[in-house]
Amino acid sequence: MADKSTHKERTRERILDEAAQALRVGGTEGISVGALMKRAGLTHGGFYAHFQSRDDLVANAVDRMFRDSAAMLDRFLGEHAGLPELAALVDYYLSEQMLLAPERGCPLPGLSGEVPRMAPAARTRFERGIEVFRSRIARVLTDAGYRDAEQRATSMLAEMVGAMTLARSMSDRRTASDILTNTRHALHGRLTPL
Amino acid sequence: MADKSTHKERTRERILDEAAQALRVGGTEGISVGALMKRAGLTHGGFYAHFQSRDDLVANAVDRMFRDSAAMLDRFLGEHAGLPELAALVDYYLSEQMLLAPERGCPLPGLSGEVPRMAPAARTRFERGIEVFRSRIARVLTDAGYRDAEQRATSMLAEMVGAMTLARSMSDRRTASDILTNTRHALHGRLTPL
DNA sequence: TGTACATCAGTGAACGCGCGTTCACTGATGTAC
DNA sequence: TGTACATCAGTGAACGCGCGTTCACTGATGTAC
Repeated sequence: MADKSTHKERTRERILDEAAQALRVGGTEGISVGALMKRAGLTHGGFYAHFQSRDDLVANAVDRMFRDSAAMLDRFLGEHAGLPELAALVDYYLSEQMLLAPERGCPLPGLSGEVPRMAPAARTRFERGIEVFRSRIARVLTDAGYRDAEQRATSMLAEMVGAMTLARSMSDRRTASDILTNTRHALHGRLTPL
Repeated sequence: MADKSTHKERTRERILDEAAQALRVGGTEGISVGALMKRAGLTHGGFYAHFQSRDDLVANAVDRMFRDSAAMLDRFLGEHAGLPELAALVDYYLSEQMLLAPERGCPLPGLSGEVPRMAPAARTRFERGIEVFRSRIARVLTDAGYRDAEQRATSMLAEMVGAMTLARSMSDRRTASDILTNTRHALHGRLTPL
């Protein structure tokens, strides 16, 4: 076999992938074990061969989501990333594409509100994910010479997350777009070279 | 009777008040009809004398939450409010007090993420609540002479909501406080008189 | 003022349903010889 | 190469439970006379 991973491992990944998508859209309570397994092309009973419990799945799905996010951060903020790369990340993060595809996007806008009531394992992983995101932005701002890099990074992340959350709340597409456009502009205005 | 409202009306208000608190903390799925009625000192069967269904309750509780928020906005942003009053609102919104009392605070940080999956009636009311908040900030900024008042208002609201959401996600109190402090400072920096 | 009665807010047993979880079983796969 | 067997990923019936909702009933309140 070209693929070293076993059949079971690949099945597990498939379940996790479906779970990560469903959770981003429907929240922690948004999908049942039965519905999830159906989406993965399996029956509900097999679930417990892969996960100890539903909580265990959620914790692992959170990890999975943030691994996807880390890949996105790597893509935009590589080794010598500067303000232009950060600006590009902002544009991507607050794009129409992200507005319309929550199932593949950042878990923060949809799920942050639920973190306080997540089971401990999932919550710990989620907090770590937030911290990674924040510190990678801070790193770029530090390298760009900002003295208040940490504060700016927190402020930027908060605005990005809040903006996408509010935009996705709006059923009117135009209103949602306006929120994204406004915040993209506002954030760009704060990324002027020193 | 001094109070013109009937006994039944007062009971309904009590249920709604408990529901609004529970929903802010636990989300739309965060409380059962039975548990809610128990909190209001009643038994579950009586619920349907006050509300058509659980969805009907949620929609009315959303209204109730935003009525509370509107009262807060009135308190800070009265007739001739300017930048100092807006700055005071920011400080209050991002205070330790609000961090620790989600059950009485703004519904946006905890519930915005769930709006896309709310039933239509609740969702409509929620969207209206967001728009009111945003436009009241915009109003102050317009009066203060900002040309880009609408954009600034959107940006500010997004950062406020995102910051509180992220802060409440953090189980470490210090980290949460830092997020609030950082964003308060960042927002104040954007409220300089023209 | 006292009695009879209507009203109706609230009670609590009961319902059907979907959930997470368990477990005895199936049947495809790959190894041993 | 062909047969016998062990392994184990996945199946599906069954469980107990909490949910939203219904409904016949209770008992306190206030009005009619």
